[in-house]
Amino acid sequence: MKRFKNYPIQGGGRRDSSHNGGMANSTKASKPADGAGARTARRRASITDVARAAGVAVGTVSNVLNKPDRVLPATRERVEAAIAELNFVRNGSARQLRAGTLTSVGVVVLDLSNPFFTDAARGIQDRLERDSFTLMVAGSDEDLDRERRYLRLYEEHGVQGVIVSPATDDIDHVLALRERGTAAVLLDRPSPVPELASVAVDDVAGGRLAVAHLIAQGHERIAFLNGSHSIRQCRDRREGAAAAMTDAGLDPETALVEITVPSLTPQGGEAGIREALALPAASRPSAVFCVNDLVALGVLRTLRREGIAVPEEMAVVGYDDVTFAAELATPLSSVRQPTLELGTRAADLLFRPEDSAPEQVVFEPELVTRESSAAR
Amino acid sequence: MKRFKNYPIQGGGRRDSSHNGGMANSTKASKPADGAGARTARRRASITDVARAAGVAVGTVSNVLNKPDRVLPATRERVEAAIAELNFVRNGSARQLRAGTLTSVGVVVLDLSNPFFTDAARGIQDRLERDSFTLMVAGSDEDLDRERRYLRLYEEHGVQGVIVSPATDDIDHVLALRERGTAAVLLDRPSPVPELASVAVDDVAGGRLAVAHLIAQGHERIAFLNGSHSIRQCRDRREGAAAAMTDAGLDPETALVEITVPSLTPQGGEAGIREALALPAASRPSAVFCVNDLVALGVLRTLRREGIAVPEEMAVVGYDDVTFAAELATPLSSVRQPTLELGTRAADLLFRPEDSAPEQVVFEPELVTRESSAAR
DNA sequence: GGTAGTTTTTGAACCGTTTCACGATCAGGG
DNA sequence: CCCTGATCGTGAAACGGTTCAAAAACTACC
Repeated sequence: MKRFKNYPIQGGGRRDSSHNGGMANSTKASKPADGAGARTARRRASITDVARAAGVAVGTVSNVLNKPDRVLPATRERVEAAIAELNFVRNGSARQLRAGTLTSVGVVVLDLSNPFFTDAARGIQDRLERDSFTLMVAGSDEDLDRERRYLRLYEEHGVQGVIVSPATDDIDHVLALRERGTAAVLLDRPSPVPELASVAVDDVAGGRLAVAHLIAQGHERIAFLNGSHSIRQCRDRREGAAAAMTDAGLDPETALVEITVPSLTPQGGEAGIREALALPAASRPSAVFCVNDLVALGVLRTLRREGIAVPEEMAVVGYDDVTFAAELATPLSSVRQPTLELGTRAADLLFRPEDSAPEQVVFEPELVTRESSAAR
Repeated sequence: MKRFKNYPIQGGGRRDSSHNGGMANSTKASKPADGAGARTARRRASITDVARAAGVAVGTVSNVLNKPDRVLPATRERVEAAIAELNFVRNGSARQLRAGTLTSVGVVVLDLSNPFFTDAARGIQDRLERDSFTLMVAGSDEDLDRERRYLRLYEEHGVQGVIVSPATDDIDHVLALRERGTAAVLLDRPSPVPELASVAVDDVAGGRLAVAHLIAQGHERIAFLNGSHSIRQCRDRREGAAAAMTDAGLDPETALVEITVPSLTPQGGEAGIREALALPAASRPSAVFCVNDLVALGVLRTLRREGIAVPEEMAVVGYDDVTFAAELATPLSSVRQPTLELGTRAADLLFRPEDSAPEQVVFEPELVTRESSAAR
C-alpha cells in the first residue's frame, strides 16, 4: 500500500488532449526534464518503452511476450526486468488490431436478473474459462433495439462470437452479423434457419409434461397462467399444454383455461389466480399450470390466504424449478430445465471447426413432482 | 430471412474484379474449394474500402461517422450508401488504439449466480447504458487468482474502469491497476485506503439490527448461523450481532451462539439448526439469526419438519431479503440491502471528475420484520 | 475579377502491437 | 580459412481507424 504513495500525482495531472496534445506529441516528444525521476511517463508504458529500457528491439520484446523460447534467457531476463520496472501492460487493442485475435465472447440475454439466464451465463463462463476468454454480458430486457445495439457493440469490439437469446422472432441482425464473420449461437431458442447453431429446451414438451401430469392426477379443467404470446417460450408451453389435452382426449378449447398474467412475477400470479377463482363454479379449474415459478409463488400465496387447500382443492405446477421451489410451505412441482448445461453447450457450439455444419441442440425438460400437485 | 440468401453473393461480387475476387483472397488464406459455403474468407470491409467505394478520402468517411454535420449532406449520403452497401462495421480496436476512447467497463463479482450480485450488476448496467457503455462481467468464485486474471484481462482490453467485489483483503492489484490509469471502484466492500472509491452496505449495522430486534422480542440467547470468517461480510455481521448484545447488557460470549455452517445454502442451514437444536436445553437458543436467506430457508424447513413452531418456539431472521422471503410458509424477517442502488452508485463513482476525491459510500441496511420473528 | 473568409475535403501521421525478411553472430566441418 | 546452418535479434511494414494542418472549393463583397 505504501508503495503507491508515490503515484497519486499521476492521477492528478490529466492528459489535456485538447490544446497541447498535438504539440506535446510531435515537438517535445516526452519528458520535460525533471530531476525527480520516478514520476516520469504518465502515459502507460508501451512496448517501445520497454525495448528502450532493456536495450533491445521492439520485436524482441514482442517475442519475449509471445514466444519466450525464441529469445536467449539472458535477454529475456533483461526484458522481463524492464517490464516489471515500467509496470508494463500489453495494449489489447493494438494487439488485436495487428494480430486479429481477441479472446472475448459477447452474451445477450433477455433478463439479467432472471436466475435462469444467469445460471446459463455461469455455464458459459465455466466452459469459456479454460481458454481464458472474457465474457461480456448484457441484458436486453426483451427489447429488440437494445439487443441490436449490444450485438453491434460486441461486433465493433471484435468479439470472437456471440451467444444471444433473442427478444423476438426477428433475428435478421444475428444472421447478418454471422455473415460478416462473427460466430453466433442462439440461446434458449431453436434456430429457424439451418445455418445458425442453437441451444434450446423443448418448451412444447415442457408444457405437455406439466399438463399431462395434472391430467393423470385426475384434473379435467386446468388453468394456464401464461405470459404474452409475443414471447416464444410462452407460446410453446401453451402449445404443449394443449397437445397434452388432445392426447388425453380432452378439448383444449374448454378444458384449458388460458389466463394472461400482467407480469411474470408473484404479483402477476396473484392477479391471475384471482381471475381463475372468479370463474363460475361450473367452469372453475381444479388445477393451475404456471408459466414460471415466480408466478406460481404468487398463486400459492393467494390460495393460502383464501383458505384453499393445495393440492386438495387446487393443484399447482410451476416452471423452471428454481432453488426455493422445494422449500416452500407447499413444495412446488415444477418443470426443470438443464440451465447450466444449456450455457456450456452454447459455448461449445460457438467454437466448432469452421467446416462442421451448425448444430441445433434441443434439451428435454424434466418434471419434478412435489406436494403441490400430489394426487388428491 | 430470405434477404440474406443474397449476402454471400453480394460479398463475393462486391470485391473488385468481380469474377475472381474470392480467389484473390484465398491465395493467402487457403480455404480452397468451398461449394455452397462462399461465406468464408471475406475480409471485413474497412474504412478504406468505404472511401474508395464512395469516391472520397478516408478522413471524410471518418467524419461522416463521428462528426456528420461537418460534411455536406450530398457527400454524407454517398458515404452512407457505401457503408450500407459494403456492410461496414467499425473496427473498435483500431478506433480505440488511435482515439483512446473505448466505452466498456469490467465487473468482477464474487458469485455470478448469487442474486445479490446479479441485481447489483443490473444496477450498474442501468446506469451505464445511458452512455452506451458495454459491461463485461465475470465471477471470481471467491478466488483471488481468478480475480487477478480477469482484472488483468480487462486492463489489456482497455476498459474505462472496473468495479470489483474483492475476494480477499488483498487489493494491491486493484490499487496498482488504478495507478496505471484505470478507474476502479470496490463493490460491497468499504475501501481500506482513501485513494480508492467504494460502495458498500454496513454489515456491522445489519447484524446489529437483526440481533437488536430479536432481543427486543425478548430473546436472550440467540444462535448465529454464520459462514467462514475469511469472508468479510460474515465477520462484520458477527461483529454487529455481538455489539447488539453488548448494547443490551448481554454478554456475547454466552448469549450469542455462533455456529459455522458448512455452506451458505439451505443444506448448510439445515445442518446448522440441527446443531443448535442438539444443544442441552439449558443453553438452547430461542432465536436464530442466519447470515443469508438461503440458510434461513433450510432452517425454516427443518424446524417445520421437527414440529417446532416459528416464531413461538424459535424465531428466525435472515439476511438479503430475497424475492421469496415474504412468500414462504412463514414469511421471513430479513435484513434488506439496497442492491440495485449499490450498482448504480458504483457506476456513478467510476466516472466522477478526475479531481474530485474518491468517495466512500456506505449504505445503511434496513430490517424488514415479518412473521418469522413476531413477538411471542 | 480579385480578395478575404468560410466551409469541405484531403491525405499523411500516428496509436502500440505482431510479423517477417533479413543481418549478425557463432560453432563446427572440410 | 571459408563455408554452411542454426540461432538470435533487428527494424520496418502492416493492422484500421482518428486527427489535423493544409489544400480546395465556395461565398460574399468590393
